[in-house]
Amino acid sequence: MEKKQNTLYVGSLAKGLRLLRAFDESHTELSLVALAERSGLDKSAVQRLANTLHIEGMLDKDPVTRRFRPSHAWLELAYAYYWSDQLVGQAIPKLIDLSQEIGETVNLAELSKDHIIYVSRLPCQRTYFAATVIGRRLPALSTSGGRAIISTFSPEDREEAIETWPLKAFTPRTTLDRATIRNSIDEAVQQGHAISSDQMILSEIGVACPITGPDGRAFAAVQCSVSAHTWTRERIRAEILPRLQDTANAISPSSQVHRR
Amino acid sequence: MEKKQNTLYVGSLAKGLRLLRAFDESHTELSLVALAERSGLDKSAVQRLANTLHIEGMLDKDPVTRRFRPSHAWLELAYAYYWSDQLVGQAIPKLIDLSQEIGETVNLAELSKDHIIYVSRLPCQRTYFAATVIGRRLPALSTSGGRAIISTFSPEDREEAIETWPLKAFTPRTTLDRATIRNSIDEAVQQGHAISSDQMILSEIGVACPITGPDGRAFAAVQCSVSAHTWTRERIRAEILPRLQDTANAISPSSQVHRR
DNA sequence: CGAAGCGTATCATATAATAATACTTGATAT
DNA sequence: ATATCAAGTATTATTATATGATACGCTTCG
Repeated sequence: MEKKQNTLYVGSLAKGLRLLRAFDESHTELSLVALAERSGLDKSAVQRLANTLHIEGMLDKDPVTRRFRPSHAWLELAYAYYWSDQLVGQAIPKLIDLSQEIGETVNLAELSKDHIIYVSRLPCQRTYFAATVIGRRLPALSTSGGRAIISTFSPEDREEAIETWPLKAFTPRTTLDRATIRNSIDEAVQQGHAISSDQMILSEIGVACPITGPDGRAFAAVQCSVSAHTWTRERIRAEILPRLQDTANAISPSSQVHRR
Repeated sequence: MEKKQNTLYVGSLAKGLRLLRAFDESHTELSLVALAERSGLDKSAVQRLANTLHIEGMLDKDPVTRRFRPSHAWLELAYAYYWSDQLVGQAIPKLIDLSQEIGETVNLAELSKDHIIYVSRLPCQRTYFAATVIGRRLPALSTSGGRAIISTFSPEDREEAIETWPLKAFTPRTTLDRATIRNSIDEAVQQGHAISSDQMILSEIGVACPITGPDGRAFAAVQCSVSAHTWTRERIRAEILPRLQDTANAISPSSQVHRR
């Protein structure tokens, strides 16, 4: 057992967490052996750990198929998260106003290492399910929100992000060329907002403004996704951008302290 | 150590989970000793477990205050949950349509033991923060959604719920008298929907229709919250209810299998 | 009917978690 | 400045506790 050998590290707990993380969009319910395969733990360990998680209410178990599933407790954790995140509380009312004004889907994205994570989503039009689910984590470089955030970094940090942060192709048109991304971010530096097309879904245009901390560095973004069938970049700039910008500014904490 | 002494029960994992559950709306960041107090574990244990959770990315640690906070990973768990819940995927597009039509806050609530839990929320008007956060768990008897669900139970189950499920005063006007609640639920049995006022927040009216499984028994509800200042029960019944009912019916799985 | 796959149960062993203790740090007050 | 206190951090001997190999039982297929 080559564990992080540290007396302040509880291996069993870490293993249990790996079980939780074995579930994702394409693994929504898992059998005992499937859990073992995905977590890399052996059958006996999974048996004990999954049983514990079940007893503690963290995993539901289908009495007939014997498969495990995320339980409602996972949502309760999200509930606790929301109360702990200062930003969300301040942002929500303003985001609601914005979505009502423009009648399009509005998102709040926070920086999470080199990804962005959608913290709040207010869908206004029918969209893909994935576009409505909170907690989605996407490469920062591939999203308008991430680019807007990066655009507020110092030139050095910006360059490092552009050069080293991960990329992944989601559509045939997802930009994988870092030079092109650099142009997009440079544009965002000039204009104070980022626009991207076809990055996550084809015919989708994203526009985002950074939410900056007192130091001027952004740690989140307000983002709006619209269909390229009904919107052009010009119309977005004319009709959506001003309000989006106002909302982002209104949310940005100018003096008060916030979490990193 | 008087643990559930069972070789299939991993105590350390269970303890770690208790740490996660120590966070809620009024405990958004916790120090080491605060965690120890809230979890009932001793300082050394919390030190080890919290450290593990931190290393594994489940807890953020403020480098200056040394306090722990829920991390973005908690939202990723919610993300995984959403994909595993069949109902949400089917319901979301219809809920979006509904909220756009009526211009009021729409919620999807699922039954979770004797509580309901808000799984999806589409806020349309500014409201209290608590009314916008998913994962909120409320006594089923005190919500229109819960009463709508209970109204589909067999008379025996209904009675048991009314008599034994928990109640809690959230406002001075929260109904704590079970006879009154029985009347409300009986009404729901007759009419196919439940209406309640001032239960969670003063001057708030909730109206809900059950989402029933193939067996006719509900396991979720579509719910709409409006302000008593702008709405009367009559207007709600005339303008909101028909569409709410349609939406609930459209979501209800008639033949396909679903989670319990 | 036999085999295969999966979930469940048992148990001897030593690893890995424990809790007591002591050390470090930083804040507050004297 | 110095003392005091509370909270976080580090270390250690001890044994309780997690481990994983093995065996059993139940379905499902071919």
